[in-house]
Order: sequence, then structure tokens, then C-alpha cells
Amino acid sequence: MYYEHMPAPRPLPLSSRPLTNQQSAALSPVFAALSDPVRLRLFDLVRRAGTTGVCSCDLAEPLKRSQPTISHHLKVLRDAGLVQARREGTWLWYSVVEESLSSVQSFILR
Amino acid sequence: MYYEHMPAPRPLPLSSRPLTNQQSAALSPVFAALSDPVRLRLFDLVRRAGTTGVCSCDLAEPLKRSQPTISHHLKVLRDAGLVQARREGTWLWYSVVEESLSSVQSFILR
DNA sequence: TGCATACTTTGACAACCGTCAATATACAAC
DNA sequence: GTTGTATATTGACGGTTGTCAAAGTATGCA
Repeated sequence: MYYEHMPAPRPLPLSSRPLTNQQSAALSPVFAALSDPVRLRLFDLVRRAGTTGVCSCDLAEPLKRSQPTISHHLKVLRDAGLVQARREGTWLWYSVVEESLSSVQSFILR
Repeated sequence: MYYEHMPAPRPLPLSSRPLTNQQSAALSPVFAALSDPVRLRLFDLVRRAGTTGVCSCDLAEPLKRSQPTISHHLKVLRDAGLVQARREGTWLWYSVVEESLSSVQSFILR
């Protein structure tokens, strides 16, 4: 029940304090990692591979980029904490880090 | 009720098709607009101003950047469709574009 | 017309980014 | 060891980005 003299609920659950310098400095690299179209598709392909993961050698061809370029982009995604690699013999299996997008999600709903 | 010969439901609601070239090209500018720490705080400040909006002149001081730099960042956010400006006399009132983060949200839940 | 305020554009600079060829490293099999 | 495959690193290239000072544009007011 509502009383007119009470404040109306906010339409969005905005956080009570502005984003701090540290918060934005921690969050922006995640956005930066996803700011390149090739990396977006790369992340999507890795995510589709699920827990099994995907071999980096299978990523260069669909993205039409050289092997060093794919390796570079995977490093950016790794440094941002979005994907991880597990070695199995000669191969590296890439998979997404679960909950790695939670900071982005929190910012959207902030 | 489950039958063993039926496929188990996926743990995440992954889209059935990989991200296309066009989709990633449309999405990456939004991430790019949020890939700078100053712009993240800028967007946050504008969002806090709600439908009233905020005057650009009140944004330079808290972010410790020159007025042309703030103007540049606001243009990036505008070009990405994240914020909009409404003129009122000499002032420009900036406010967020509602639902502008829905594409990011869709990608996260993809 | 002139002046003041709010904001944008221009131009310049260093730093960073995406890309690839070449090279290097890691691992497996022989 | 050597050879082959998978991946990473280096180095270089043009292009982009964040920043500010300076100049330009737009609006309001006298």
C-alpha cells in the first residue's frame, strides 16, 4: 500500500553511490576486451564450446584471421578474465570463465 | 519428466547460431563506448540524472578532465546510442537512451 | 551590434590497437 | 637427438584513441 507522502520507488535499481575511479578502472578492461568485432565472435565461439572448450586451431579459419592474430585476441580475452586455457598435449582448449560477465551484468543493472 | 534418451536441457540459454559478422560489428561499438574508464563514469553520472538529465558543464569537474575532453566523450556515447542531448537555451541536458543497453544484455544472456 | 556563457571542432601529440610475417617455444612421436 | 604440429612472441606497419589548447559555433541578453 502506498502513502502519498512517501517517496515513490525508483524505476531502476540505481546504486546509491556513483561509480568510483577504481570501479571504472576495473570494469573498463572487460568492455575493452569485447570492443573488437573479431574478439566478440571469438568469445562467442569459445562460449559455445561449453566446458569441453575449443582448440585455438579451429578458430582462425571461421574468423578469417591469421594464427598469431587469433593468439593475440585470445590473450586479450584471457587477460580480461573472460576465457581460460587448459593444455592437453600439444593442444590448448579454451573455455569461458563462468561468471566472468557478472561485473558487466552488475553495471547494466546498476 | 525426463527420459534418458532425450537430450538434457542446456545449462545456459545459448543462441542456436554463432554471432554473425554483422551482429558483432553492430555490437562492438557499444562495448567500445564503455571501454574507457572516464566514459564509464560519465555514463554512470548521466544515468543517475534520470529523465531530467545533466548539464555537460557539471561533468568536467568531477571527472577531472577538460571541457573539450568531456564533449568528445559525450559524442562517443551519443554515437553509440547510449545517451542523448536536449537543448534548453544555452544548456544541453544529457540523459541516457532507455533500452540502449539491451543489446549488451542480450549478448550476455545469449 | 556587442558581450558572455555553453558547448563543439580543429589540430597536434604520444600512446595504444589490429594485423601479419617471421621467429621462437612447447609438446609428441620417432 | 630430429621432425612435425600447435601455439606464443617479436617486430613492424598503418590506423585509432585520449588528451588539451586554441579557435569556432550557438544561444541569450543588453
